[in-house]
Amino acid sequence: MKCRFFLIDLNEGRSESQPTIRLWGIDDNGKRVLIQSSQIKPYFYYLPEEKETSNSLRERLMKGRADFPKITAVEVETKKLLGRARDALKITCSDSHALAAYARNIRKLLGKGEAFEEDLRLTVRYTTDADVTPSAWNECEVERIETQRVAVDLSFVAKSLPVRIDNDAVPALRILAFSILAVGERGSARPERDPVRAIGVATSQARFETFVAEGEDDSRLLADFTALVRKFDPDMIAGYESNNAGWPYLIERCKFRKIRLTVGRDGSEPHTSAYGHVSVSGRTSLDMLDVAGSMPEVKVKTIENLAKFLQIPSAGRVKTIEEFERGELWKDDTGRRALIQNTRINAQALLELTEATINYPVQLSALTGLPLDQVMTAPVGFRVDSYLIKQAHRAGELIPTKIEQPFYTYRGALVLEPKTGLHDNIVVLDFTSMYPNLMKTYNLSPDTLVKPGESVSEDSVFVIPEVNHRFYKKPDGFYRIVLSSLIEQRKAVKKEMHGLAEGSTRYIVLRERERAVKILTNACYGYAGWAGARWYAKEVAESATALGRDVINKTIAKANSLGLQVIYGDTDSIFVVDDPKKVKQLEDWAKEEFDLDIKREHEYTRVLFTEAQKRYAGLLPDDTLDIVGLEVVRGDWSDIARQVQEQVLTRILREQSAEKAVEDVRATIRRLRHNEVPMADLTIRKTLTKPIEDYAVRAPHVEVAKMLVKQGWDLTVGDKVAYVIAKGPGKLFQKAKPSSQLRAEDVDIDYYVDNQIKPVAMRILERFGVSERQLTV
DNA sequence: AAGGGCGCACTTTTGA
DNA sequence: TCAAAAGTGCGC
Repeated sequence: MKCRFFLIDLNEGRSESQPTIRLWGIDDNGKRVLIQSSQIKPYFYYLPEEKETSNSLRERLMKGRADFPKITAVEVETKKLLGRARDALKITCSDSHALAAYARNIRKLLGKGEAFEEDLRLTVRYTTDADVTPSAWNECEVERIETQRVAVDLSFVAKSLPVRIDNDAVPALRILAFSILAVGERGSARPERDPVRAIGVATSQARFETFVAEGEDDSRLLADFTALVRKFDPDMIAGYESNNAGWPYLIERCKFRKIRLTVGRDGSEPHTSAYGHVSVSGRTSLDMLDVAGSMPEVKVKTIENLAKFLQIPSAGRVKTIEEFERGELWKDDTGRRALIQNTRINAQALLELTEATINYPVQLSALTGLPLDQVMTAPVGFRVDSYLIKQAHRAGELIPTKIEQPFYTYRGALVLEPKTGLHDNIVVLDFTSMYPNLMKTYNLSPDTLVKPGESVSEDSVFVIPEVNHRFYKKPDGFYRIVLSSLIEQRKAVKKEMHGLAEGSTRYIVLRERERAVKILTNACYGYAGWAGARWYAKEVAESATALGRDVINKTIAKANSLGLQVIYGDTDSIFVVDDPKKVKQLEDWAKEEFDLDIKREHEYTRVLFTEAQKRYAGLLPDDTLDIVGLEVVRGDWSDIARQVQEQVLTRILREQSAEKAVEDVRATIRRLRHNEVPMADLTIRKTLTKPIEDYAVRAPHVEVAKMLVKQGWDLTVGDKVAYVIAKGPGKLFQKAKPSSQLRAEDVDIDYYVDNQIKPVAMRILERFGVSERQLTV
């Protein structure tokens, strides 16, 4: 019989005698299914030196075979290495965990040669070799079996390899969102000391549950939570910081209380796996903090800020209670109730956030082939890696093993010096997907790169300006194949979206797919220049930027010759004084000259440039401000500074009135001196980008981080440190205090006036003849 | 367990 | 006193 299923999770089976993949899904009747498949055996390739024939090599290997008892088969297979056909030994083993060591030892035995694909985990091997796709519909010939103690409706063994089928629908997933509350009396809560006080749970069947611990004993709560998960049997479990905080805390507490956190569909416990994501067998565990990573607009990633940004129903009710406030609140009943209530609302908001954002992760997972629980945790480079692995296998290419490579920098994009001051009627012209298109057009790829010194006929290669790398025009390189396909996919999706109602389910699915395709396409250039990439080729990235500079330079020259005045430009865009006819001429010329599309991206009725590159503010036709690069859009300035600068820009762009701007700034400074500005607006946040002990200088946020750690707070790389500058002598780093631990009267107002407000205001006002003295109150 | 790239502005610390 | 280095976060 056939089973059609939406693939939720896959993992390697454990107890079976042969390597087995377990596919967890939902079938087209809404039944939860488990399919066990043993069709794909672990293997790797050994590519000999070109001198040696594969068959003689095979014989030598067979002689030494006693040392490799887990080898079950050795075959000769023709594969491609950077586009060239080569005979390789395909060495199949009975145990996937033996591959890496075997590859090493076989290299020693057989002499010079190279191993490939020995570092692919069996689940990756499986999704690569079979045309089976996570977060998508697949079809498989199956036979029913009985399985004990597994939480599915139907259990099967696969009789064929599953294949992807054409169906865009995302089935109704049972989602469970949870939020845990743990409180440290002083400092961060610690699982070896502090119990889980409460867990809020919200499910997609509109059920809300809040478990509260009895006194110091959270045994019952942990057991109840486990039982609820098993009873509700979710397909997806969503949390916040659940990869790094939520699940690890629960796991530690359960260990301590000797309770088994059997939330997996096979009764297993969660564990940390690839990329640091937490895996729950048979389900998708999703950390909404990872999803928040795809929303750069939200600077401080709290559930509250995400809720507001996405305008979910609970947006008005969810409030951030900082970690440092919890200990105090927990001391009395009112505070406790507030904390527990907060935990409940967090869970509800998380459920809504998951429902509001899930389409993007689903599409990215289906596109890259990474399981849904991994795809948002995986760094961008690994998403591209995953996609390329699938495409390479399809093309018969050997997949390079991930190795540490030497790292080279190269020249990047061109940024023009802006024409300073106010300009009216400006249009921004963007080349669409410039780097991917250049990579495609000039066949930039590791397999088409001509080695230095190699002599080739001039007209068989593209010669890249400035850097003089050469790439064969034919055949199509790996990146050209991949990028053409991605660019085509995007066009197809866009075409399909056309005519669909904007709010419709299918439209949203397609919109998020288009977004996923676009982001993956644009990531390919950076990937090619990343030393960790399997298909790393500095020459490819370097050529893309060289071509980009060439394109922009020629475009500027053409614009000038057409009589278009160029105000500014960065990488793939130019800002010109709008003249629609001439702009159209430029567009046509670019299409003809480079086969690139120019899009009219923004129209500014007025735009302001200072001397700085990458920083400007424009007024859009609807009278809203578009602010780029300036402090207003930076997360490392106080709110008060950002507000002042935005106010100034508004006065300048809308009313062209420096006088009013000056008055506004003075008014703010007065408010500040009268202590009328709340502490929250004075807080400065900076991210810890490395372990505290690695810092070479005593920066304010690092010093504050040290203080907090001393007090018992956990701070790790990636955390934002919030501090306020206090009165007193010494360097700034000696005056910075945790924003939670400073009284309003101790704030160093002069610092905020002189080093926050005046600089950001003057950055703009300087151009309009305003002197700093005029701002002094 | 966890790096896509380079170009740029800007503040503060450091060290001569 | 001052230039260089360290550090952050942005643009594309």
